[in-house]
Amino acid sequence: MRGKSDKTLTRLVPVLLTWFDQSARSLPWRTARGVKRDAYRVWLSEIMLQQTTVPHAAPYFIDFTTRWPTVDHLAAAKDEDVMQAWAGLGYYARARNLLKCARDVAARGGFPETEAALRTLPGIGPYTAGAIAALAFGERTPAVDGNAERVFARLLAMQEDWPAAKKRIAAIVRELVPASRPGDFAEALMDLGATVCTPKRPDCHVCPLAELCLARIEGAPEQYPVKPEKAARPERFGAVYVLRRAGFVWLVRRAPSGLLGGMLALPTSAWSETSAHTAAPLEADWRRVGDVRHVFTHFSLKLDVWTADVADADLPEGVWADEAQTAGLPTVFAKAARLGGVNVPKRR
DNA sequence: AACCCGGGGGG
DNA sequence: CCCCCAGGGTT
Repeated sequence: MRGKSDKTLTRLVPVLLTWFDQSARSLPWRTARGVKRDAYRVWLSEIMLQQTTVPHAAPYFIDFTTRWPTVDHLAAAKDEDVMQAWAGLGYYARARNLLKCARDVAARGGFPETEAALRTLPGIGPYTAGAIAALAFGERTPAVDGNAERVFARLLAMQEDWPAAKKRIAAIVRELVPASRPGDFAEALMDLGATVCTPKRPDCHVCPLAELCLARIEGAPEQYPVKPEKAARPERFGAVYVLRRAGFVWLVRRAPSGLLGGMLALPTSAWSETSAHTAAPLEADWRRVGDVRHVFTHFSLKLDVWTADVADADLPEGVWADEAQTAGLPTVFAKAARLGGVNVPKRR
């Protein structure tokens, strides 16, 4: 049915696994070859790695597994402790779903062991369900992430539009997963994509699949995958307030959903097309000390930073936080707090 | 299917 | 400066 590509695809599996045996990365959530993987650690690492690079996620993984060694420990954790520990990793809905999922799993006595059942848990989508099932439970199920998609788009020199290509790749990989080593196959594709078949400058002369790769044969593998243009990123403006009192700073808790949902924050104005200093948490001798810029997924933000020192204050909501607590601020607020004279501890 | 949701490092 | 990364949830 796939004609010419059949041969390529059949040869791919053993070649890739042999390469993996020699070239696998050593990562904090991995085990020695042949050692059973722990579902909790697989799950936690996969959630942290969603849209997040390995070097950025790794220290968080070590921190979490040290503080909460099992899913039962994590399920029993306080929400605010988990949100603080997640600060700086981004996509904070992941942390909220992480806790929900941990509590669901603890309540039912452990992780479900099939792709289909895993898929029903909060924060676990098609990719993560396949990854956990394959890695932790040895199910013959695919784990197609951005790396695997790029590898296959090049291998088959896929010309169709990207949504169609992704669909075809998912179907192909589902057929290819070897029953003997489904988890190793998943990790092998990730490693190949991360270390050899990289987005901009694929290193084809060390690639175990070079002989099979149609994009390499064409001569310009970096032209794949063919992705649609993305929309321009608009800019928004606002004001952020650093209110200090004898070594403490005033922090508020953001609404439970939406941007930076549930996170500790500095008070801000609304963010709009223009900047306005109209939302200070109280009347004080405010001074503007500069601005911070931050890029979110779908817009850029510039916040004017205002500071004031008070002896006492009566505020409707929020907390006077010491410097240790400011380590739990998302990056945009950590930047603003530092500019406002607060000594925000470096996380790691 | 389209849109929402962070942050960082590499080129 | 631009790129995109071990994606999922919501509508």
